[in-house]
Amino acid sequence: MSRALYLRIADTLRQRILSGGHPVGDLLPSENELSEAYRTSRVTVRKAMNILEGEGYIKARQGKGYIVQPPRHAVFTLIFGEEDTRHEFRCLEVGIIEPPEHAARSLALKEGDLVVVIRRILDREGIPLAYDEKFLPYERGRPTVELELGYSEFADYFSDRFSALALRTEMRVRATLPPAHVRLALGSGEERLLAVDRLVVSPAGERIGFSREYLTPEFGPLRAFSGRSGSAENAPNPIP
Amino acid sequence: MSRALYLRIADTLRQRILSGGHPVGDLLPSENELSEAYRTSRVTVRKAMNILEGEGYIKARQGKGYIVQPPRHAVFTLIFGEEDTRHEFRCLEVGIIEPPEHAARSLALKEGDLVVVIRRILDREGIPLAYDEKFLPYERGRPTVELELGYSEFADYFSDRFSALALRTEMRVRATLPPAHVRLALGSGEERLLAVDRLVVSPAGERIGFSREYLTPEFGPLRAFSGRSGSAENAPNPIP
DNA sequence: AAGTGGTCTAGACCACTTC
DNA sequence: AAGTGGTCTAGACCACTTT
Repeated sequence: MSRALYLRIADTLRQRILSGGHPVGDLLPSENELSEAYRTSRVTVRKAMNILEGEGYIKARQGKGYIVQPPRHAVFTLIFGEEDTRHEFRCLEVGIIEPPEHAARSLALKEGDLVVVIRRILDREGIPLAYDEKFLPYERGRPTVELELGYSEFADYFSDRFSALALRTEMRVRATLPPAHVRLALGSGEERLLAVDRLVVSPAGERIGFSREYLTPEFGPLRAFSGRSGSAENAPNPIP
Repeated sequence: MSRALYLRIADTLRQRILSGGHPVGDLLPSENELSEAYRTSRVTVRKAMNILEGEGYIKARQGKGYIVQPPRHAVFTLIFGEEDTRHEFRCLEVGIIEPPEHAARSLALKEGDLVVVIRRILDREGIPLAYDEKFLPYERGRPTVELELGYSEFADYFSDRFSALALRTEMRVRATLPPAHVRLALGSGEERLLAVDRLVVSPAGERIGFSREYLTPEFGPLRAFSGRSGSAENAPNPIP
């Protein structure tokens, strides 16, 4: 079983680009030239080009050709989820409260609105890694109790009302001094921790969930990576 | 000028998926059914499917069909670059030194190896936003002085030796107390700041550059976003 | 055996850029 | 006018999954 022709064409061109044979700004050979060179149809060549275009290496310009694109080293991918079997959550509080100021502002709440709150500690082998607060606008008659159980991702809280596929999440990362009750729960001193805020936005733009996590040094750094998206799998590597 | 047929097919199916008409795990109509329904060829339908697959909404399984995929709410995109005209850099130091411990470890240097160092302050309207340290393994005879001028991205430092397209960058974000010389330069107290480390790795796996930035509260939070990749362009990120 | 997606062909016409 | 990519057709054969 040999690799499909369109994949081999994409491999060859990608290699040529990565090794400098086609510098940024260069025009690749035209579809007609390539289909002759590989003795294949234009459709097959186009399939290879679509792959490279999707990987960001080239960009098609009608009437011109395929132009080698500069890399985007400022674009990073960051994985931050709650699916990790090595951790366990310890629930501190579930209730309906008046929102703290930061939650009210992030959720664009009006005076007098209430929120469902869930406060938890993330442990690994008895060591606290993070303090987790989630806030959801409270609506009378909506079920709330089952929220604390058996979900995997924050955005899945809302699958009863929204297609999870249509939700968007905005993240903000800061260094901040946690409030006293968080420091107490974490056994942390007067030092600033990494704080990760997440805001879940519905397709209509409503702010339907807010999450804040304070990460202890034991949690480790947030990791992200950039570049070489096409050739290999970028798994965050262990680095000193 | 009407929108191309394959785009209209993709639009329709995407909308059906987002609105819950095809829940996660569902099988979409087959290529044959769709090409009949739209009175078009299978090739055109496949083009629409390739788009949705690239956007992560569906996944093809040979012999089975196209299956609606669950969203990946844990995958975030983060923009962190150095191209921002509202900021200006103030250079503090350029030289060849014995590396500090963290740089030596990150670059996997041996005892006695030297590094080129560039230390700068990032200002906006006279207010320090960040302290920036970059370290590059020093090799005798390699030009170093021009490094401080006129680059845009860290990874472009290395374009004389590597195709910038082939480089990979790993990022780590922590809250940490900066060393004394950094606190002095920033006018910062004994508080922890957001620290962003970046390690540039060559195609061969060599660690060719290390950058550490300490971000003051005035810099603002790091922002990232997740979800709804297909429908709109997510770029709400005014980050330097 | 029947249905699905995966690969590929040999054309066609169009919109756009360059000369 | 010539060359480029953009869209589309009406087939073909293959590999795979399900019945």
